[in-house]
Amino acid sequence: MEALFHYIRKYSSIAVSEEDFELIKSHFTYKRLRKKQYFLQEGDVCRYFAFVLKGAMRQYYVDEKGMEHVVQLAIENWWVGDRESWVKLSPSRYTIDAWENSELLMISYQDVVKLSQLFPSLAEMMRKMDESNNIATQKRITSAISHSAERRYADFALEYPEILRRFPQYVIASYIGITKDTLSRIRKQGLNN
Amino acid sequence: MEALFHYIRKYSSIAVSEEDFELIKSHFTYKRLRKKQYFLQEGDVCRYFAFVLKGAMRQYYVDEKGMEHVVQLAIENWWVGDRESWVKLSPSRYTIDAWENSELLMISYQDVVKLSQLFPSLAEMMRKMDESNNIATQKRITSAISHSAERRYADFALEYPEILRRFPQYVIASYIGITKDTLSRIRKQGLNN
DNA sequence: CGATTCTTTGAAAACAGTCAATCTGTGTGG
DNA sequence: CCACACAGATTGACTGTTTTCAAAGAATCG
Repeated sequence: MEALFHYIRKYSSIAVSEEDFELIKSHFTYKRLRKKQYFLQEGDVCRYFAFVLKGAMRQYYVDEKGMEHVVQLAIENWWVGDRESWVKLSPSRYTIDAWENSELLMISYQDVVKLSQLFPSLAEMMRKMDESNNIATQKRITSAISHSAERRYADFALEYPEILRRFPQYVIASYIGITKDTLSRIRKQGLNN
Repeated sequence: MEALFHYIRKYSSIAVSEEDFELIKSHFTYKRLRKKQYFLQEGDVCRYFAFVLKGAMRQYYVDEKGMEHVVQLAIENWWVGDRESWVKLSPSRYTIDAWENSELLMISYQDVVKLSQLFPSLAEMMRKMDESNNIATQKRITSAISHSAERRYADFALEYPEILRRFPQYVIASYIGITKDTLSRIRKQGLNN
């Protein structure tokens, strides 16, 4: 629970008192998920965004041919959820499941809006979260459209070593938009340079 | 100038008075750019984010081999700038230039922070802008990693017909991450279906 | 019309995907 | 402790897609 408190403080310039945090905390729902359990299934509305206290989560999209495409991975102190579905309450095209046994703190959009009005520090945190998310996705797009598979993997390994360690290669491959076979060959190739 | 006022009202649930708008407006700098002129050059700090009043802008990244990769396109009522550089005042890796003669309203990050404190409606607009930006980039990533070039073009044409109309094919090709040659062949192919 | 910008095309090469088989490591139950 | 199952990684042969490069063909504009 304290992890969220630290997170809010880290991303906010405005102090949050213990009492304020108690009230904020009361709007979050604690949830434990076992490995392979779903947090969100395709077609359902993503009612909650979740802060990952512990564990590792995977968000993916299943195409017409039944292939899974990983769009996001999250570990401790990251947020997970389908933003569009959460905001608009529209059915999601994504599936989110637990890759490891995980613990989450979930909150609805409504509650975030309400709490943001009460606590500017929370609003600021949310804004900064959005901001860094925007910056990160911009980088990912730049990488996806302009770099080779090899370069994309190298960049990923450098930027997210912890994620690399906790998910199998075929999940990472999907995240960077290539097949597990190609990633295997790239890694082999990379050793000789 | 009125376009920005309409934009703020559209994205904010809180009313903005004419007086408030006057004060907000006073923090924006009007700028006119001729076709091909730079708004931002690689290596410079992106001190301003800009609201496009008129015209069309292109943001791209130049790789080691000198090839240009379009990361963003913007027309009327869109925002343009390098988010990371603007927030952190770090040198940008991107170049932004005017594709058509354009008119912009520019604002610094500092001023946005200051104005957001004075006007909740502006803060809300910024948040929603971030939100829809996040949703849009998420879609673009999903598309980039999981769809074929053909599908990516079809999706783009459907979602942004106006942009398609105003930029040449080779710019669009770069935006969706393929070469102009490949896009030309895809379009030819598409006609026979 | 002449210059410039943009698009199309062909042929070859580079790159990535597919599928099936094999290999490797890990953990479980007998 | 072994045998086995299981998840994941690797490999080879093949196919398919996209890039590259150079040349030629539209289209647009002053």
